[in-house]
This record gives sequence, structure tokens and C-alpha cells, in this order.
Amino acid sequence: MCLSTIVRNGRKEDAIVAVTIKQIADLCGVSRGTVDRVVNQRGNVKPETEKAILKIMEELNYQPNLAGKALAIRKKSLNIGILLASQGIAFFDEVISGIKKAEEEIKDYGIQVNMKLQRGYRKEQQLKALEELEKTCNLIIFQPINHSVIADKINDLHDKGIPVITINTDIEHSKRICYVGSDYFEGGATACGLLGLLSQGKATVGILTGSVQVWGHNQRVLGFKSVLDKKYSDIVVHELAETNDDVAETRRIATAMIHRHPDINYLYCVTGGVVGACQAVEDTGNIDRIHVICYDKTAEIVEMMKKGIVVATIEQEPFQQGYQAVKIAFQHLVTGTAPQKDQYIVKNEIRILENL
Amino acid sequence: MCLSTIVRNGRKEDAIVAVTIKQIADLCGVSRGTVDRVVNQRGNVKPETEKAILKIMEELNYQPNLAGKALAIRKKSLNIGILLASQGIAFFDEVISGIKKAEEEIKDYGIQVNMKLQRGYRKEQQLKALEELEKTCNLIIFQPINHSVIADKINDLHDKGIPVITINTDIEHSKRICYVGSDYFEGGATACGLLGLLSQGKATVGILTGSVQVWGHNQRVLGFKSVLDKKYSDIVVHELAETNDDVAETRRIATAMIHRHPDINYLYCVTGGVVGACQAVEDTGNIDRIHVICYDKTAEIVEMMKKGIVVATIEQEPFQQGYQAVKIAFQHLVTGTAPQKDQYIVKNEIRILENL
DNA sequence: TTGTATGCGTTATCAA
DNA sequence: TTGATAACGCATACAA
Repeated sequence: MCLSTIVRNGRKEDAIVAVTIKQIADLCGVSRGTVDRVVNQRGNVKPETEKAILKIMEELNYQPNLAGKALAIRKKSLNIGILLASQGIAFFDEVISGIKKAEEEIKDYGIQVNMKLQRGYRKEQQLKALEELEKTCNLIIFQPINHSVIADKINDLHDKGIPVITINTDIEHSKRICYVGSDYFEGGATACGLLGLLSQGKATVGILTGSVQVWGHNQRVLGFKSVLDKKYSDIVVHELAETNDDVAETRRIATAMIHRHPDINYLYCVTGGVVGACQAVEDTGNIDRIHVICYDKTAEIVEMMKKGIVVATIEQEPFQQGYQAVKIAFQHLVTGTAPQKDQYIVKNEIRILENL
Repeated sequence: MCLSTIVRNGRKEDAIVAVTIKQIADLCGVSRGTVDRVVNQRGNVKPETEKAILKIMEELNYQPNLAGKALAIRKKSLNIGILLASQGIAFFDEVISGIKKAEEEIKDYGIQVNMKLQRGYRKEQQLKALEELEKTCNLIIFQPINHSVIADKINDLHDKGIPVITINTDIEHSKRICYVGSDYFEGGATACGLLGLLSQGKATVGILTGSVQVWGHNQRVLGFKSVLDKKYSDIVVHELAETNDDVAETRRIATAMIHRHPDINYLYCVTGGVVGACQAVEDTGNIDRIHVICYDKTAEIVEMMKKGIVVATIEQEPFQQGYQAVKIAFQHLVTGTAPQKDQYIVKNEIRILENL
């Protein structure tokens, strides 16, 4: 059903009014209670009446009114739990802004948001936090560590009736109801496409990844290489080194890399520690010759863009990640229907100094 | 007031429950009706009681419940009118998707959306459509033609109690309550920054603008030139030609331009007619030498990106333009408060083949 | 100047 | 297996 009236060239295409339970009840000659039982599948309805009601519902394309539901649901005080390993990572500030914005929009539906922020990626710590949250929450949004223990926990929660939405990072073999985050492979492909354009197809690259254990990091590298293989035979990748997302380590590793391969003129930072790479470029006196391509838009990265060391960075709509995840959770809690998509993929956005 | 509970390092920061009119009434020892009169400034309240109620409202940070308002308001059936000069312009398809999405979210609040799509930019036509809409709508979202007659009409509507939100294009000296759209100057700056990076600071450019009469087009050219002057002394702009957004005309003009200046290696399309520019590149046998930078992501532009003629395009979140405009309109209608910002600026997003 | 009653659409409880 | 009724928070018409 659609409330809108679209007028094209003066002809009205449609104009319909919403249907209520009361109307259906009247049409079927039953009470609102009975219709409610059918709509929400509570049982205890004579098969024939149920069939009749379903038919009318179908015909009139009944869709429950959210505002009405909201008011009625209010007493139950539903709870959305959120768990992020965001402590100390600037990227998540925007994610949290998005969460807050969505929370603002749904708060009148009596739905609380309960956010836990952790530091680091230890699976025991994450499990413990999940067990805390499951006591009070009706749905959990979190950024899973890629380990089977976590997947098992998700399935456990699911079976207990607590749906899980993964955010920022997905996990395989789990019953999470959907994923909200970026396409890391595309992110890697974008980096390579960009590097190809900036270097006019001829470059020597050092890749600094966080950890070869992390799925997202690997996906980016794979995406990068796929474009490399397809389009750029004159772009050479000399090395791929692990930095563990640490600035100091990145600085050391990048410096050594530059010394080993003096012809490197691009550093591709797959994840954190970007500032370390930039420092290595400065340390070795290569500001004008070596360019850095990376992800996210932290204050430090913006600084490095102003210095001309980082020439471009790729963002993945952090605000939207938080906003969408909460809105989808809300929809699921209030309507009870499964999300329309298995994955809600945000965009990989290229930023240069001029469109920061 | 905030419903959320944030736990950082195990410490709860806050946990509050929402306040209702009923609670305030009880606390003040008055009836709900009286509180309602104060909240909605309907008058007829003894100054002292009003003061007391306001004090409690302040203390408890009362914020009306949208779901409750929605249900009560429902009988009035508020109407949002939308007017776009979008017929035949692919860009607006996404804007309309955003409008539909927002409409979906607010339809249960009893608010209808009434959308009029026109072809072309004649001010008489636009005035007529506005006069149609004003008969039935409580708020109008539209894309104004930059003419004082339209500004006057906006003020007229405003004075009649019909607030106006401008979308995609803004207009000066008018009482529109806010603008939702892109920053054209930044869009131009982004194009130049990108061109600078791709050409490694050395290029010869032909600029194809739509019309020097259109404010947005000019802003882009100004933004482009500002970056040019600041950063790129080796980028030369040979010509700036008007194409009136027409494909055939763009093709003709661009072809002539290329013949006049055989050293041109970049065409910067400020607005429509991009395909014409690409055809000119093909016609003159310059596919490998001349690159096009443009705006928006239509099917034709994607084609030209695959061919390698368009190397990058800049999008301005068309979906968000539609979505945000309607959501802001909704907020304004339901809460009666002015929008928080004067301008809601969407991002200029750079797209290349890999992150389309 | 203030209070009361009713209804918006849905859910939940109780009685039939 | 059903129907009636009372909330939820707000707006409004009407009564006091």
C-alpha cells in the first residue's frame, strides 16, 4: 500500500488510505481481538474465520500502523544491546553518532539502546560482554571477532530468541539475521583502481596490512590484487607486511621497506597505523615522491592529507553503519519480520583534500 | 533526555526513562489538559500555573512522544507537497527513491506525500504548480528556479503558513526554512583536485558548463578555479563553453573545442550532456588521450566509464537528498519546531569504475 | 481559567 | 474460540 499521490503530466496515479484492524474486524463481522490474533499468529482462532480474515487482509493489503504498535508496545520496554571494540579507535566515533541519531528517532517507541564499548579483540572478553548483554537485551548488534566460538555464541543467542546483527565485520557460519558494513573486497579494488589512475598505470607499491588473520584485511588485499591483475601490468607490488594496526610498528616496518626498495612510490595502508607509514615517508625524506593511500578519515589522516603525504583515503560511511544497524534492529523488533536483505552494504567513498 | 545507557569500562553513565504529560500533570497537581495548553502554547492558563508547569517540564526535560502525537494528529492528515523538475533527468530517480523510503517511514504518522514531476525550468510552469500544491499541502519541498518571482512566491507561501524546503538547488532572499542539497562550490573544487591528482598536476582542460545563468553551475566553475589558482599552476584551462545541458549540442561544441585546441587532454563537464562530450572524444579518435570528469551516475555515464572515457564522476548523494528533505519536513510538521540547521549539505563522492 | 471525555491503532487481559 | 475493555501519550471538543 502506498500513501503517496504521484502526479505525472496532470494524471493522478493513485491515492489510497491506510487500513486498520478495526476496519478489517468490521468487514469480517468479528472483533478487533480476533483480527489481532490472526495478524500476530497467536492461535485460538477457528480456521474458517482465520481464512476469511486473512483474505480481507490480503485484499486490502493490511499493514500494521507503527505509531499504534509503538504506543502499545511501550510497556514492554524492548532493549537493543550494542557491543563495539571501539575504544581508542577514532573510526567508531562516527559509527556511534549514527547509532545516537537512530536512537533519537526510535526512542519514542520505548526502545532502549544499551551500548558497550571495549578495547581490543580478545574473544573471551567479547564472549563475556555478550553474556552480560543477553541478560537484558532483546536484540544484539555487535562487531564479531572472526572465531568459531563467537559464531557458536551467535547461534546460541539466536536459539534463545535473541537475534544478532553484525556490524562493520561479518562472520561466517552463524545465524546472524543480517550484516551492516562495507564490502572490503570492493574497498581493496577501489584502492587499486585509484592508485592506477593517480600513477597513470605505472607504480611500485608496498602494502601494509594489519593482520593476515583478519578476514576484512585479506579481502581488501584480494580486491586490490584482482584489479591489479586485470588492469595494471605495470604496477608492481614489492612487499606485503603485517603491522598489527600499530603506529610505531608500522613506522618501523615501512621505513625498512622503503630502504629495501628505494623505488617504492606508493604505500597502500590496508587498515590502521597510517600515521606510522606517513612518518616513515617523512623520515626517509620522500614526501614529494612517495604517496600514501589508506582508509577512514581520522584527524591524523586529515593532517597527513594536508601535508600532501596521504593523497586519498577511502571511507565506508561510518555514520550510516551505526544508523542503519539500529534502524534495522528497530524494524525487526517492532514488526517481527526478518530484514529484507542478508547484507546492508555501505559505500566505499573516495576522499581527497577537496571533498573531505 | 537520552534513553541510552552507555557503559564504558563497566561504569554506567546514565539510564533515564521518558516523561509524559500525565506525569507532569500529576506532579503539578493540575490536569493533563492544562499541561497540554502550556506545552503547545494555546494560552488560557494562569501565569503562575504556567510558570510552575514550565519549571517541571524543564527539570524533567519533557519531550513529547512522537508516536502519541502521530496517533492524535492522524485525523488531520497532513500533506507534504513535492515539486521536482525531474522529468527526463536520470539523476532524480535516486532522489525519488529516497523520498519514497522516507515516505514509507513516516506514513504511519498519517502524513501524505504528494509529488509533482515536471519537465524543464520555466518559471511560469513552476509558479502554477506551486499554486496547485498550496491548495492541499501543509509544507512544500521543491527545487526552485533561481528567479525573484519564485523567491517572492516562497515568501508568500511562508506568510500563508506553508513552510518551504528547497532541495537540490537553493535560492537566495527567500524565507525557505532550510536547504537540502550539495555544496556546488566544493563539488567544483573536488573536480579540480581530482584532475590535479590524475594528471599529476599538468593538464590542459576544456570546461563544458550548462549555463552561465545557473547559480549551481557557476559555483562549480568557481570552486574548480579556486583550487586551480591555489595549487595547480601547470593546469591550463583553454575554454569554457555553454552547452545548455544538451547532448547533441555538447557533442558539437566539444568536437569543435578539441579541434581548436588539440592539446586538450581533459574535459570537465559541469553538468548534463556528458555523453555528448564522450562522443566528441570518440569522434576525434582521442579515447586514450582525452579523459572526462563529470557529475552524477547515470547508466550512460557508467557505460562511458567502462569504455575508459569518463575516468571519474562525482555524486552528490541523490538518495539522501530526497530522504533527508522528507524526514526534515516530517519533523517540522509533527513537532512544529524549526529545523536545526539552515543547510543540510550532502557529500561530494568520487566514483571510479571500482566503487560505482 | 481549568478539568473531563473521547479517539487515534495496537496490544493485553479478562470474561464469556 | 471469541468479544469487550483498558491501557499507551497526545490532541481536542466540550463542560464546568
